[in-house]
Amino acid sequence: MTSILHTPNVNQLLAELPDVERKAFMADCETTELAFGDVLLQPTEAITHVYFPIDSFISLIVVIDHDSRLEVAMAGCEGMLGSSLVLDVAEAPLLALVQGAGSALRMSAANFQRQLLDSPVLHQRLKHYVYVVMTQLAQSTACIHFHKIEARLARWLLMTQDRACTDQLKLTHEFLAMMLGVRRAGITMAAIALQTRGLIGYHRGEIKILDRPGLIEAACVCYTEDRALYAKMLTPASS
Amino acid sequence: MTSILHTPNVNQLLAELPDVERKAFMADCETTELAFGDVLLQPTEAITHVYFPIDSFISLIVVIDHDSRLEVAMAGCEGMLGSSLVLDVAEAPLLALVQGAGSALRMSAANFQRQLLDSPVLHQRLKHYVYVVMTQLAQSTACIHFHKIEARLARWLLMTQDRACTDQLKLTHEFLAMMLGVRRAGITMAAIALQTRGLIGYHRGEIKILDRPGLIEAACVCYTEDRALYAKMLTPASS
DNA sequence: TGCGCTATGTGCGCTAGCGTGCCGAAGGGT
DNA sequence: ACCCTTCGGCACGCTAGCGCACATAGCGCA
Repeated sequence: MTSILHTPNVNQLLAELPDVERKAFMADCETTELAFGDVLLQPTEAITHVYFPIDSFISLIVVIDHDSRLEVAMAGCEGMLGSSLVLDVAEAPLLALVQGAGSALRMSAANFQRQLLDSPVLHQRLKHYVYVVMTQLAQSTACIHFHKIEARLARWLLMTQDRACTDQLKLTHEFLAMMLGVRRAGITMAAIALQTRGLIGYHRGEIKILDRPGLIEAACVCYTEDRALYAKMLTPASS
Repeated sequence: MTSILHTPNVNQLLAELPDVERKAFMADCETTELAFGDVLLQPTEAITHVYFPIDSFISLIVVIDHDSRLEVAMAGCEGMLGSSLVLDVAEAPLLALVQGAGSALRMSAANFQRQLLDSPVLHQRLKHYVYVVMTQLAQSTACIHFHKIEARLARWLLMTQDRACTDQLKLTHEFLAMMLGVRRAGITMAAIALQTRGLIGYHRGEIKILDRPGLIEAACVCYTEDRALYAKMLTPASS
């Protein structure tokens, strides 16, 4: 299993489209820069634009109340934000927070809906993407319930590395605690454990992945399963 | 908020279809009886039939390993089994277990896919249904993580009552423990608490809901929110 | 150079829930 | 009437993670 690290600088959902469809799609797109912390969608807010990250990535977060929030999905160069439009629903249930700064393609909701009608390959591919996200949501539910913080942290770091396309991540324990829905102290403990095992190194807001295979070992199988599902449904051969 | 209790004996997804579409749909359907404990789908298995419960209902369960399983969704007369076909995916990621015996409409996957093409209203409605399920999955993730067993149990009983269309449920603590992914002893404690408050009564495998409003109070908001979302997306006025 | 902010380390008492195992009670079958 | 299974109550010690609070240590900036 390799990381998504060395893929060309494109969005995977769009990369495999036939030339005609991709050209038509790009014509309606603009490139935009996303900054860390940007809120692209509030829960229940109407979707005005969809985003296809290139080297940025976005956290999708359930907000239960002010101090209970939990990241349930991520969208990076392998995914998109606004996929509920594929289901003809123009609102999103989750908070979308830019977690890795970078560029993304952006398109208005109206144009996107037109594209779905005009581009059968795209449409098919995005339906599969929605299926993948849905399945991952279900698996995550069990993962978050049964697995320990340390394994979840390892998984989260791997997922983030895949999307950030670098082994150097800018993250505080505080932020990680919010993503995983646990205490900061819990993250500190888990991070120390991973560091002691030589899997990561970190220092004041920067985490470096030192031993990716080891980290995969330390993570729950959920990481590997997620990857496998995505590959099965959205790799060239399969769509 | 009323329960789904007194709705006519039909599947809600199909009830609102225009006559032409419904007739065409019914022509490809058969009625079938589901027995408690039937496994309608194994994870990763190909979907051969879709089901629209009438007075039966089905639990959708994530299986992580032999002793870690967790119910993440339910399908009763408000829903269906096999909705991933709406996304052009002919397999399901979850274990589908009949949890309430009763009747359901059944259709082959091939016929169902044809119906989706022929019946735009149905198709639209089912896309919305998939959105609802997906959103509920995300909310459930947070619910299961943050909320206590007692509240989760209350929510689960309400959801089950809505689908079972009776206030008398046949359930053992053992079974509930499996659904919620906790110990039997944990269920016993929570059940005692709810009984002491006069909200439920139970006796050897039978649970009776005595005070529905009180139970809603005892449940986490997730119950109410789930209902609200479904109503918003799939009630006559909205589709 | 020193101030102050922010990130990390850590300790304390507490709770929810775990794994296990045992008991008694209720019912069904013969 | 009996046995035997199933179901529920409970108790034991244990762990993960909580809430809180405080101490330290890097780092930017004046």
